[in-house]
Amino acid sequence: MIQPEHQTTLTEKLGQSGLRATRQRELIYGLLLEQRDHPTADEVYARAKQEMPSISLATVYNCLETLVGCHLVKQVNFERQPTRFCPNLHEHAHFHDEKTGRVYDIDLDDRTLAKLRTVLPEGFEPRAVEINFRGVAAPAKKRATRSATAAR
Amino acid sequence: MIQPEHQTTLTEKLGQSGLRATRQRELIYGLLLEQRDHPTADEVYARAKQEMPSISLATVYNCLETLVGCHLVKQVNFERQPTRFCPNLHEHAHFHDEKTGRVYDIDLDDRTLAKLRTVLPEGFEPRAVEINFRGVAAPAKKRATRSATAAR
DNA sequence: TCGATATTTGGATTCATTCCAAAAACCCAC
DNA sequence: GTGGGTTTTTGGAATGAATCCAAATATCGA
Repeated sequence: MIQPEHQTTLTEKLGQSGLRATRQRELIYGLLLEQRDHPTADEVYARAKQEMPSISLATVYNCLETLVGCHLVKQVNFERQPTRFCPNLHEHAHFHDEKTGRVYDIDLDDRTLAKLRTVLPEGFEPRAVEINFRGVAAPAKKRATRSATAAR
Repeated sequence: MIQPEHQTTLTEKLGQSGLRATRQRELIYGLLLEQRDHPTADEVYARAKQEMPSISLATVYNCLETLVGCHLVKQVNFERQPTRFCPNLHEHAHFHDEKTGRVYDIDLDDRTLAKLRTVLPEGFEPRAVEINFRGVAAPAKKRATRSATAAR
């Protein structure tokens, strides 16, 4: 399931915050790494139950919150929709396809980020930026998968 | 209350969609123009009741939705917080101050927007971008009000 | 003024998320 | 290994923003 190197990362990061690497946390982190389609908590729950039928929704929420808290996972919000989760830690934007509902990761290079930062007047210290595109995506078959990763 | 030119704009824009300029819609649009602090629906409701005690929360939601629908008002979402509304129609980003909860409008020039668009691979057609900074703002007293407009 | 249509209203409902307190799992010292 | 203090998990209840609903009102053009 979860690959040894990720396993280590998980245990380390959790440990740094005095938290334990439980079976549930491993499972959920593993699921996110395995299928990087920006699932909602409910979707993660559904997937988790297949592996661990006894897991509860509350636990899924708890685990996701924990993973976000120790920077192993990021959360994405579109309008008023349920929060989605992704294990992509690179600075990246999201593209939300209005037609299909799919979410694509869009890589952001440092130059662009630096540029963007310049719109802020003096005194504004950003700790994070969130960039969400909304529109229609018709990614060129081969290309798209390289720079943008499909997701539901 | 609402200034004649805005009044006209409102009636026009509504009319274009076959909608009526009701007292409630005028009131709410006026309130948003008057106090540009990105209020939530609840806050708008509270303000509206002072002018029109009989107005209902459902109506406030309806009106806000209508105004957004005919592009007189934009909505902003931060994480899981209640939606906020602003009558600033320029393309602009938002800066959310984690300390105070205030929201600042950040002007975006066309060059920056064009630049940002270039991060999208072929085939991605954005209809809108949403840019939210999160951090701490200590706007220089005089400057800030020019380029960024304070809000709660 | 009338009638067709759009809007408002209060209350009930939805649904994602959070809270809670009890049960279970974990881990370290002995 | 065992016990005890701490963390986690769990199911169900609670929250809260937003939406839905059907009846009452308001609006607009003829």
